[in-house]
Amino acid sequence: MPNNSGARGPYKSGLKKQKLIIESAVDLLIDEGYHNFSLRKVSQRAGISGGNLQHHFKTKEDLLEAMLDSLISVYLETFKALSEGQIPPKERLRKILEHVILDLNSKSTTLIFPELWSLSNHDKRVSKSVDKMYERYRAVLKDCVAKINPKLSTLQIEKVALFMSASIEGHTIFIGYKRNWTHHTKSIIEMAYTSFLFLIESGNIPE
Amino acid sequence: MPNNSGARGPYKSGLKKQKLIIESAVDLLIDEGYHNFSLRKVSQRAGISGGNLQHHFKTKEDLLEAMLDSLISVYLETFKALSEGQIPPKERLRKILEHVILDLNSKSTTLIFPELWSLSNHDKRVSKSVDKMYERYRAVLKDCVAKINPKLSTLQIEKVALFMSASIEGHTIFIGYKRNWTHHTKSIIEMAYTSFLFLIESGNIPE
Amino acid sequence: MPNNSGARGPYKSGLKKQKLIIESAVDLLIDEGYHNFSLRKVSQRAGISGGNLQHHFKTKEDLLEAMLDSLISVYLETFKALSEGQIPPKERLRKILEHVILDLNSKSTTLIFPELWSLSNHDKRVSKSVDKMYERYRAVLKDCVAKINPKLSTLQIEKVALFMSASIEGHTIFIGYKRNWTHHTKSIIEMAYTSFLFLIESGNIPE
Amino acid sequence: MPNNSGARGPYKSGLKKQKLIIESAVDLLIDEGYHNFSLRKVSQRAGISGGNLQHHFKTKEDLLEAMLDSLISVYLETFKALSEGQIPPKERLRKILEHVILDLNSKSTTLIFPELWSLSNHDKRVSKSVDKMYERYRAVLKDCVAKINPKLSTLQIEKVALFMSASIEGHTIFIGYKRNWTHHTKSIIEMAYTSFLFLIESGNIPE
DNA sequence: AATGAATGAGCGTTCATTCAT
DNA sequence: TATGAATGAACGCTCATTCAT
Repeated sequence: MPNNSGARGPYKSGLKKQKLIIESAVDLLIDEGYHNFSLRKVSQRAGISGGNLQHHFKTKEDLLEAMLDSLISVYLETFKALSEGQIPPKERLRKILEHVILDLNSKSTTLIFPELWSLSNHDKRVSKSVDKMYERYRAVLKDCVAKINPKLSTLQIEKVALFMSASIEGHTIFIGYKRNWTHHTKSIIEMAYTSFLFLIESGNIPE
Repeated sequence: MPNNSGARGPYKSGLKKQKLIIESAVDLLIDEGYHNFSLRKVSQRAGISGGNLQHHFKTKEDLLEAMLDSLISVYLETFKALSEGQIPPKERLRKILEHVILDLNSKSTTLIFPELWSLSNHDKRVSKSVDKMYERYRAVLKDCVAKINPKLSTLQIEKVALFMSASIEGHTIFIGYKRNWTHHTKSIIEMAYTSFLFLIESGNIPE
Repeated sequence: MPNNSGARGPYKSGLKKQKLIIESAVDLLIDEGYHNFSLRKVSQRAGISGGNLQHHFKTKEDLLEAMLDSLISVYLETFKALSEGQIPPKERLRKILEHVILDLNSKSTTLIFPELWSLSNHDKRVSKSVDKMYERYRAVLKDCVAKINPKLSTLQIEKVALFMSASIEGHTIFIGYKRNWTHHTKSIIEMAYTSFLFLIESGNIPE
Repeated sequence: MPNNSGARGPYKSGLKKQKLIIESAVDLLIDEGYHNFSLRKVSQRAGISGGNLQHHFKTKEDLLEAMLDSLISVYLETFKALSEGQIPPKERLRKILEHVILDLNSKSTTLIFPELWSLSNHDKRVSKSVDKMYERYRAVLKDCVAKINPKLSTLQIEKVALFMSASIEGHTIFIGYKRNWTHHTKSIIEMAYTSFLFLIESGNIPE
C-alpha cells in the first residue's frame, strides 16, 4: 500500500496503467527508435486515449524520464547482484564479463543503448541518468579490480575500469541482437577476460 | 557562366549546391540529432527553399544516403592513409590506435556515430553502409595484426580485429567531445595498445 | 462539522468553496481574458481537482453564469447606494459621475468589461445579464435627471440617460487601469459633468 | 507590380489567397468572437488546407497582425477622407459625428471593436495598433476643435478630443448592430453634437 | 465532497512531399 | 534551377466533460 492510504495519490489502477504505458513506450522505442517515437503511437500500443496518456504523463519529457528510470533500475539491480556473494575476485571478474557481454545479445539492450547514447548527446537529463548508471557499473568493476591487484592506485583502478566498461559497450553494435558477429560473443568474452586480466595483473596502467 | 553540361570543371553549380546541402544536413545532424532532423531545417540552414532542396534530393532517404556516403568517405580515406607507408607493424598499430582514438574526441565523431548506430538498428541501408565501413576499418587492423604475429590463423586475426575495433568504438561515449573522460584519452590509448598487443603477441585468442 | 443541510449558518463549506472557485475564475478572467479562460486553469487556481470543480459547476456555462451574477451584484449594490440618501440632485449627479468614472480606473473594471461586451455579442445569457445591469444603471441616472429638470419627457430622460451611461462606458479603454490616459480621469469627470448638465438643463434633447 | 519583379516574393495567386484568408479570418472573428477563433476554422472558411494557411501565415499571431492591419487601414482611410475638403468647421464636426456614430450600427464595427478592446488588454501588439488608430482618430477631431474655438490650449483640445472619441466609442455596445438602442442612433448624434459643441465653444474644459 | 481515470475533439504547428510557375 | 503554393498526415498538448472510486 505505497502512498495510497489517504485520499491523495494515484489509485491502484492508475499505477498499473502507468506501468503498462511505460512498457508500451519501451517496446515502441525498441521497435522504431526514438526518431519514430511519438506519444500517439505509445497510446495506441497501450490501448488508451491520447488524453489519458497525458493524464498519466504530463509531457513527453515526463514519460521519457519515467522510461529511463524504469530501464536503468533493471541494470542497477543487476550490478548490485553481481557485486554480492563471496567469490574469488578473478572468478567474479569472469562472471561479470560473461554476464554483461552476454546481455549485449539481448534485443532490448542492443536496441535501447544506441538510443540512449544518441539522446545523451542532446538531452542533459538523459545524459545525467546514463552517466550515473555507468558510474555504478564502474563501481562494481573497480571493486573487483582492486581485489585482484591491491597494488594499483585509485587512479589506475579508475582508468582500467573505464577502459573495460567502454570496451564492452562498444561491442553492442557488433555482437548485439541480429547483428553480424553475434556468434563470436563467447570469443569476445575470452579476449576481454584475457586482456583485461593482463592489464590488471601486470599493473601496466598509466598513472 | 551557367554552363552546366558535360563532366568537366571542378565545381559545377549543381554539385556545389549539393555539397552545401549535405554540409548543412550534417551540421544539423550534429547539432540536433536525427530525432530532430528535418528537411525543412536543412533547407533553412542551406538558405534555400524547401522545393529546391527536394529538387536536389528527391526524398529524405536520398539525402540521408548522400550524407552517409559523404561522412563515410572521409573515414575510408583515413583508413587508406593509415595502411600506407613502410613502418614496422607494431609502430603502425600504435599510430592507428592513436589516430582513431584521438579522433573520438572530435565533435563530429562524438555526435554522429551514436546517430549512425541508432539508425543502423532501424534502417537496412544505413546498416549496410556502416557495416561496410567497419569492414574496411578491420581490414586495416587485420593487416597490421597479421604482420605482428604471423602465426595467428585467419579466424584469430578476424576475432582480435573485431575485438579491437569494437573496444575502441565503445569509448566514443566516454572520452568523446565534451564528455566526462576526455582528459583520459592518452591513458586509454596506452591501455589499448598494451592490452591489444598482449593479445596479439601471446596468441591467446580463441579459434 | 460537515453539516450542510438547511439554510442556516453563514458559510456552509459548499458555499465557501463555490465562492473560492468564483473568485479564482474572476481572477483568471482578469489576468488572461476569456479567450484564455479554461476550467482547468480555474481548478488549478482554486487548488482543487478538475473533477471537483465540475461537481460544483456542472458546465463551463454554469460557472460563467455564477461569475456574472457575482460580478454584477457588486455593481447593483453600488447603484443602490448611489441612489439613496437625501442630496440635492445636481450634487448627486456629480457624485454618481465621480464614482462611476473613478471606478473605471480599477483593474477589475478595466479588464472585465471588455470581456463582457465581447461575450455579450456571442452569448445571449451574458447579454441579458449585462443589459439588465445597464438598465439599473440608467435607472439611477434617470431618477437624477428627472429631478434636475422636471420638464423633460420620459423619452428625453431615457435618451439622455442612455447617452450619459454609454459615454462613460466608452472611457474604460482610455482612462482604465494602466491605460494611456488614466491621468486625465479628473478632467474627464469635469467634462462629463459640464456637458451632461448642459444637456439636461437646456432640455436640448430630441424627443 | 509591387515587389514581384524578380524571382523573389509571393506570387500573384499567393497575394490573392492571403487576402482571402484575411477576409475569412475577419468573418470568423465577427461571427464567433476571438474566444472561438481558430486557425482550423479559418482554413475551412477559406477552403484551404491547414498546412497551406500556415504557409501564408507562419503563426496565429502573424495572421492576427495581418487582420489588424487590414481592419485598421479601413478606418485610417476614413479618417483621412473626413479631414479633407473645405467645409466650415462646425459643419465638419457634424459630418464627422454623423459618420462615426452611424458606423457603430454596422455589424462589423459592432462585433469587432469589443474584440479589439479585449485583446488590447492582453496583447501588447494589438494594443499598440489600436492605440495608434485612436490617435489618428483624435487628430481629426483635434483639428476640427481647434478651428471651432481657436482660443483653446493644446491641452484643452487634447482633452476634449479624448472625451469626444471615448464617449462615442462607448455607444458601440448600446446602439450597435442588433443592439437594443439602435433606433436611438439619430438622437445620440444630436446629443453628441449639442453637448460637444457646447464644451468646445464655452471653453469650459480643464487645463 | 473530492479524487484520479478516461475520453474524444480540437488546438497551433511541423512535416515530407507534390506541383505550378 | 529555383521559387512559392498546396496538401494531408502527424505531432505534442489542452480542453470540457463523464465516471468510478
